[in-house]
Amino acid sequence: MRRILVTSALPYANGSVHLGHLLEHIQTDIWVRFQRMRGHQCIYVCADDTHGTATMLLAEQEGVSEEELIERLHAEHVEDFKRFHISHDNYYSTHSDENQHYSNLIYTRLRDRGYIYTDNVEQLFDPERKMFLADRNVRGECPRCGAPDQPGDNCDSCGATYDARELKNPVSALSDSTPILRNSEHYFVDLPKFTEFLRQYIHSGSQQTEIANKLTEWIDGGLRGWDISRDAPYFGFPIPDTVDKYFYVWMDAPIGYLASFKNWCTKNDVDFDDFWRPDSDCEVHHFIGKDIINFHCLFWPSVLHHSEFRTPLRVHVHGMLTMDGVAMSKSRGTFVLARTYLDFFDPDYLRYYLGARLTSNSSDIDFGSEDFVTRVNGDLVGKLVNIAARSEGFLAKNFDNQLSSELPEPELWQEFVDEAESIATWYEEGDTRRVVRRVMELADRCNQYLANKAPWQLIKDADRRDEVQSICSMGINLYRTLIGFLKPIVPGLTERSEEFLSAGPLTWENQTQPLLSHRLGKFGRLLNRIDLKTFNKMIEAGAEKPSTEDTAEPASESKDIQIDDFLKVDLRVARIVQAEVVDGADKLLRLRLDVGDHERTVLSGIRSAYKPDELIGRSTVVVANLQPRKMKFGVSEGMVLAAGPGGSDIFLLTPDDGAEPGMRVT
RNA sequence: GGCUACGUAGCUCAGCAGGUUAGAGCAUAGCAUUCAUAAUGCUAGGGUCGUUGGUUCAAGUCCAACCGUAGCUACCA
Repeated sequence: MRRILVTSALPYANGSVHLGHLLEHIQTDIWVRFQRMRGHQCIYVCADDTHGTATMLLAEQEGVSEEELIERLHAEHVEDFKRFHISHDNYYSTHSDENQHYSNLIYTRLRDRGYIYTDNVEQLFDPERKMFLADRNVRGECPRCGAPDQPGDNCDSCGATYDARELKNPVSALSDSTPILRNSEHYFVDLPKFTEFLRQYIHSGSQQTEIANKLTEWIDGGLRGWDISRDAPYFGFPIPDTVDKYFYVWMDAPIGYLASFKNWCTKNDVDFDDFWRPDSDCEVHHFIGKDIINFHCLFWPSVLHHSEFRTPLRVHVHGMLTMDGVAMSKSRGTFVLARTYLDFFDPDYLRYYLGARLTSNSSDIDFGSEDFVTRVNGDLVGKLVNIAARSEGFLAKNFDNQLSSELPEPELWQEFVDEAESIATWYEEGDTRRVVRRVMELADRCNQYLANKAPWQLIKDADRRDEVQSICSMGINLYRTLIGFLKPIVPGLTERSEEFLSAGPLTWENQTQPLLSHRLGKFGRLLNRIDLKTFNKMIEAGAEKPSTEDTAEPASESKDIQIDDFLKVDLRVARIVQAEVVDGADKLLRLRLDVGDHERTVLSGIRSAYKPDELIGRSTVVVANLQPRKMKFGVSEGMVLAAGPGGSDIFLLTPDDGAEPGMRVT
């Protein structure tokens, strides 16, 4: 028996559980349930991540203490996960005695071994709130492009990354006051000292290869010290032997895994050290999103290894969840909360759908509404549950729910049973998409079998009634194997099926032993079909009313633009090499432009003033960096410049002779 | 800019280590059937496997360049 400790990343205590969290917890839970089904000891712990400025500010905003806030959200989170059948053994909190104990222990061990140093850091300070400002709490003009109202780390407009101190005209997002620069002493973990250790660790197979590549890239770029302290006021643990210094939330968050597990160990009389001493032969697995691999694959193993703890055996990294192709967004309503989902759908639908899409790599997962409906109805209800429903009817009506004493097609049965090991391998690797695909192929085989045998014909022949019983017993047994294979993914459906089969809980062992001469329980509807309308209602229910702040136009202080704004427009000389009327359009011409190094197509609304022939060979000016526009008649890759009110009065700009295609206009 | 991943039928994707006419599901069309939650079974149409070179007896599958898409470029929580 393997002894395995599993974690999901800690949800932050400033909001509700949403589908993004659920992707991770469902992935983890599937893996955990699979391990338990195989007979291993598998302990699954998690916790709320409670510390940091965000919690502090939110509590203040709500007029409650931090403790009250995190307690309320903790209760909510526990409830939400439970309703999705997430089988945490312990869902704890980073604001706990155990966590403080381990945070201090790890810190002092690192310090005593010389892995902690201090340095002065100059940061923006809000004089009104009397606190240092995190990057996200400062806004100002981008130092590169001048875009207004940008956050302190990077520019949404031009993508530049910079230091918050470089922002022009910075404003504190907390008080609207002008921040000042102030020095403070910070505590750092000396990460560069761990470089060689990390290289080895990363190549020990501790994560997927693409993640290892990424990490190697970061390491090659040179590691820097990791700032683990924050100044008061801060909601967190004070750093031992300091005044007004607190552990940065990302320092104590992963330690929350230890704390939650320790808390569980105490209650269940398990030896914590069995799992966490450096030479432990137990397994530790973390499941995380790819946005936090630096914390889990660089900082965390370094810190553990150098403070006398074992390192995680494996970090399973998944991609991000998008909704119908776009990132989850509150204003679009695609930011679906767990409880909103539950108002409309059974949790097994989501578990099945995500299970059907998850693989062992870290690519993003798209939640497609139509895909969701199709898979649930087509796969789960139409194919799988259908097998039980169509077999059960005959048994109930004619045979008092009694299964036959032997299977009529042992080869087909064996074919199903033989899949158990490869399916187990895929579960182990986290490739549940493959599990689901194979199970559905087997479900197809089963429906084919029933269609070929046509028990509804045989039942009319009094001499062949026994055949009907064995055929349908075959159907039920095949169904039982398939639902057993899917048990870690759809626990609710499995439970209802187990009740109907009335032969106890399915395990990886017993699902490959057929039920013979057995009496079934009462059959009820196992799963309902869903429709797209309900999905859309869910989206509507989740959509936030756009707040007035978001819709208000940013106040334009001046109509004058900066030179930088003008330079953003890439104007180029272009020669029209081809021009033609666009079929079906009455205003457009399709122009083929030579812009120096390549040609591009521009659709231009100048047909009322120019004939194609008179344009060919002419030079003009084109906006070269305009985002391509998909139009009814094709994609337009730019805009040619012209003046005039329209109609026949449109006048194309032309450069003087000598200008060559591709020259930049400045 | 750099790095990483990806680019296969209308859509979502299989195709592991190179080997006969490139597969599945959904969608579309037709047929069958009626036991089942308008379910299931059979059949058909549809792809020059991003582009161009290269290695090889043989490439969707390996190599290179290019084009395109997405993500990352950390010390925000």
